Amino acid sequence: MPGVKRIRVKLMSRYNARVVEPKWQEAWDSAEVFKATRDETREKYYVLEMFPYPSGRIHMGHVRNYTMGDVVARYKSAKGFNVLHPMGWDAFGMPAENAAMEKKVHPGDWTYQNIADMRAQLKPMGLSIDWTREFATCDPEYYGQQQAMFIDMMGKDLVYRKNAVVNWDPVDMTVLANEQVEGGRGWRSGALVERKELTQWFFKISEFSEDLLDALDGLTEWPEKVRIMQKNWIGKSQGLQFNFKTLGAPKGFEELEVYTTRSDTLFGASFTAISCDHPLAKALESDPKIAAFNAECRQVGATEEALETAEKKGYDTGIKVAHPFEAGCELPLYIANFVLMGYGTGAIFGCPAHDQRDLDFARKYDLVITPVVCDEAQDPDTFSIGSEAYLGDGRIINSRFLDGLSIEDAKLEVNKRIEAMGLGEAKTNYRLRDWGVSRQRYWGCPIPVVHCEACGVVPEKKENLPIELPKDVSFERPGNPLDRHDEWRNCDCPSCGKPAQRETDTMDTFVDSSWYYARFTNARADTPTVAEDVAYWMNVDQYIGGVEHAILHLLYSRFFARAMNLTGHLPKEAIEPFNALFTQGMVCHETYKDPDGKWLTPDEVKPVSGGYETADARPVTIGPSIKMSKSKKNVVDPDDIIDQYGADTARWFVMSDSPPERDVEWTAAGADAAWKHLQRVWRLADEISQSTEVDKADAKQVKDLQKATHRAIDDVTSGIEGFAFNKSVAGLYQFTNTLAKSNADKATKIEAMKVMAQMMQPMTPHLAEEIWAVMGGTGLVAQAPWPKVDPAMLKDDTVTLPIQINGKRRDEIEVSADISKEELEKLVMANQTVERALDGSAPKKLIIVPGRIVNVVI
RNA sequence: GCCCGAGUGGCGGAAUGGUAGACGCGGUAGAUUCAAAAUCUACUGUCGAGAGACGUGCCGGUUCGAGUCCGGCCUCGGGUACCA
Repeated sequence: MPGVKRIRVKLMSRYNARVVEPKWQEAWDSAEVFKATRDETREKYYVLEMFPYPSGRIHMGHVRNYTMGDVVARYKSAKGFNVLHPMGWDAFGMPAENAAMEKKVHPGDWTYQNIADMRAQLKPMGLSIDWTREFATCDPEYYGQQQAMFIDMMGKDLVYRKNAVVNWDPVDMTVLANEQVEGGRGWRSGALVERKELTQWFFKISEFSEDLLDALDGLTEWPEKVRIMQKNWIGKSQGLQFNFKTLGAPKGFEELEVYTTRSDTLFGASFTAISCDHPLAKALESDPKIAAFNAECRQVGATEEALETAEKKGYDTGIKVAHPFEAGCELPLYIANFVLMGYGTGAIFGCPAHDQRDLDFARKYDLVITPVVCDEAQDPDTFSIGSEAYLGDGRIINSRFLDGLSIEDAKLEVNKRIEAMGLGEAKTNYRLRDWGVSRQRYWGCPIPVVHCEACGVVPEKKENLPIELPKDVSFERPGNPLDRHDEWRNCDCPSCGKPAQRETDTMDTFVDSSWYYARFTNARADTPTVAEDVAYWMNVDQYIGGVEHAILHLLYSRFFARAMNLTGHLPKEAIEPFNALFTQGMVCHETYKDPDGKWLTPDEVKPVSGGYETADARPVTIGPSIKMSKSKKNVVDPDDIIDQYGADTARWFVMSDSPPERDVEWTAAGADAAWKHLQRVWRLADEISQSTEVDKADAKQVKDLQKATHRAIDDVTSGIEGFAFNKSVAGLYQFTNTLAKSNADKATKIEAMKVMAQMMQPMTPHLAEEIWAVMGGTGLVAQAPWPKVDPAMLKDDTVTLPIQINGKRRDEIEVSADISKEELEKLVMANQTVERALDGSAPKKLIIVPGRIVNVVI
């Protein structure tokens, strides 16, 4: 009965992700398909996505990030590599302490619960992760090894203490993160934030400035933009460091040491300026006006952004400095809020004509503006500076013995003379500062040192590690609970055994994430790393994560790998830990507000004609599409998508459309389209397997489908290799269309569908397994080799060439692919459109790009 | 402020300096259906009746030919050293 058959086909063609996905996940688990085992006979491939902070819920950004890594991992595995693809948790940090304060839960309990929740959300995605290597950075087994390395680094003189400023909330009596300072005030107390000096721990990253800079050139598989950002961050500059003689300065400040990269402009100097944190500025604070000005400067936030965007202000100290080359020329000395103590010497000379900031300052305080570099196209006698400083190239003017020289020659001449006068020397400077790792917080890795009255600061004995965080702490009061936990604090000195006190600072969480990649190579070892494992698995072959980590996390990791090498925890070959880096974009969504201006989540609004309205039919304002965030409520929980459509649909959607490096827009329509396509592929597979048609082998149809199959292999492969997953997806759509329309015989279609399953496997692994099984594939498609492309199948016999006339497309001709240039020329000249355009005359020029285009210039 | 990106149809986006808009969404028409959903087929940058003209954020340049290269802007996003 036809009706019966019809119903049966319909039932068969339903693809039920809810049943199919767990089934294949169990199959992979029981076959331990993703367990990575060291095997020196096989070539390894290490794929790593930046591990997540356990906020409690995964979001679409995670889904996208981990799907990308999974596609690479599964693809490389199919290519025959021994793949390592681990997962862990960046588990220390501020949010756990905030939760402790708000919800009265212990930061550890909160964090481990979040990890459990997120793991439960990630597992259904079917990621090819070796979960046996999972760890959290807040596990004592992990941070204890980090403490051991800290001690080793102390032994190699890579760690030291010095004073540095923090944001201090005078009401809450606590240190604030930059993020917790809003408009110069503490986010909770609302008090004006002060800058306070504390003795803090530092890593000597700046000693590696030159190496970290040089080695960037070798990171050829990193995005150019990231290398440029790091280069600028390190900020190497060639300059001159020299002394001005001061007039009227307090005792001990007879000289003022400045650093400049523009020594050629010394004759254009009209003032000098120091930071409010400069020792001289502090020495002058006995003058209440200066003390007040310095205090005002220190009110400006500690961030570079706050300093640079603040209005430029100065205070004339009345002190003068003598120009080294111009007898009798005296320059005023200002304290200025835009001079940074952390860079150079904390003192500068200002040349307003050739520096915009100095010019603004000079205009404000009515200082002399003498141009000393003249644009070659201008007359030196009339060259003057308006509202913009002249930053271009040119000849030196108004500078006595430098007149007529180029900028470069003038710099050399000034440097030579200053050195000869014994006033200073040419010096290379770096913008990169040492890495302050002290945090006055509980939820971090304790710094494993002890303060002893007799012995000073001593490292803990390694056998006492890990120094674990005490469990019994309270967050009733602001500040660091470790400071007031006497039982934990009091200890015996590891050196003399007398009563002493533990350091209560914990480490910056960037330390935790600076070596986790190495720990994954042997996550349970009782040393930080194991030589054989790091030798085999390092480096990370492909690292994937957000571009927001382009500088800090990646630079710190590069430094830490060097430090680990010096302390014997990583081989020399691994000092650049990430061979290839890919930075992905964010996931965005529209924002919605009700008439009261309250943010609404996407499922609180329902579509009506021309827009959206609330559940109680009030109009909804649609805002811009921005990065998904809890505060704007524009979040789509991946759980819902996975529940509704299955993991494959979520994976397929985040891989399609947008190029991975760009931000992606989540739309419900797009998810639905992804689901429809997967259903369609499944139906197609089902139809093919059930078709009973007798083979009517039309040779051309067979050949066409085979060619399309190889074209698809080529497209999908180059898409994955080039991190253009959206193009791989487009190739698979195209291939599906071709296959659906094909009249080739069943055997050819089955072959094509098996290749389809192999190619879809990295993106939609569950559906791929199901299709593979239905098509009679052997074993798991997750373990099947990647299909090989036959280059002969990619060639076409004929090619369509566009004909341009004066660069504009006017016609096209179909010619054989291996046509000679002469023959083609003849065909072009005989073309009607060309003949009409030429109207009897000869073309000026005929440009033929073989296989591409013909351009007739008239 | 400074450093680094990005801007292409109604929408997401393709395009080794060589046919701008692949592929998908949406839309229109048709097939199927008692009807709908689902599915399938065709069309779909804008203007224009048409020939054709215009078109890749803006202004200028290089080139036989520019989304692509160069110079100058605008807007949006990321980072800015204690968010991770």
